Amino acid sequence: MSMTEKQITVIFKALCDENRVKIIRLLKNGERCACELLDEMKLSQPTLSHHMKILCDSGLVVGRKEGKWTHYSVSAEGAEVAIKCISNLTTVTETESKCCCGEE
Amino acid sequence: MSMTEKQITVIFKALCDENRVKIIRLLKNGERCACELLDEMKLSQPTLSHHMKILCDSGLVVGRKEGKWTHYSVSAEGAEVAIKCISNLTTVTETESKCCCGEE
DNA sequence: GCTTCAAATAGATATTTGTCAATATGTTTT
DNA sequence: AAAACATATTGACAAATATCTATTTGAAGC
Repeated sequence: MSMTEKQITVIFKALCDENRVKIIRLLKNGERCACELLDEMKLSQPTLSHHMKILCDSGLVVGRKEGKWTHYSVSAEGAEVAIKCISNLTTVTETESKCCCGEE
Repeated sequence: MSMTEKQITVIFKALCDENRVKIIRLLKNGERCACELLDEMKLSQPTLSHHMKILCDSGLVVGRKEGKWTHYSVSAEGAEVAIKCISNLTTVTETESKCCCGEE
């Protein structure tokens, strides 16, 4: 249940690059194949491929291979994991308010 | 309401580095001053300062200055923005399933 | 005002990341 | 099997990032 810091960074690395955010926004309109994403993004084919790998590694996007084509779409499960992760990270479980500085 | 790709990357850059995730986890236990974080992290003071700036820029963490010290804590509002952001990005609004490849 | 302490900034450097051209892999069609 | 096409991998390079040491800023206490 508890993820390593490394695992968490892999999820959110997806959203650390403007082009990847743009790609996810394209996928909001439904499944797209790589060739279509390539048309819409101003990137070379290998660069797009690189970004799609990072997006898939994050779990936020899934690729469905069909013959020559790969169809990408947003993963609702991946999104849920990411949201739960942020929620977990940011829910404060105040134990004691001891401060190193000794004030208060 | 709609954020630029750049703005989104600023939020999630916070969670792209293992040390920053570790810092947020420390803040789960309540507010901490920089000196205490410095003790717990294996980083130089300037490096910690650098990470705290990125965390604050993301909105997930807020710094409260008090005399010489700066106290950091998780921002519930920032967390909510981040979650809404992921939710927005990943909620598919299927319009038409036209595919560039013409199959189906 | 001077000293002390906490945090930020500047400058330098090593590592990581994004990008592209070239090539490889794998699938479909002929 | 060969050709055509979609995608992935490799290798090179530029830009961004993480890190450190040294210095600066700013607040408290003497």
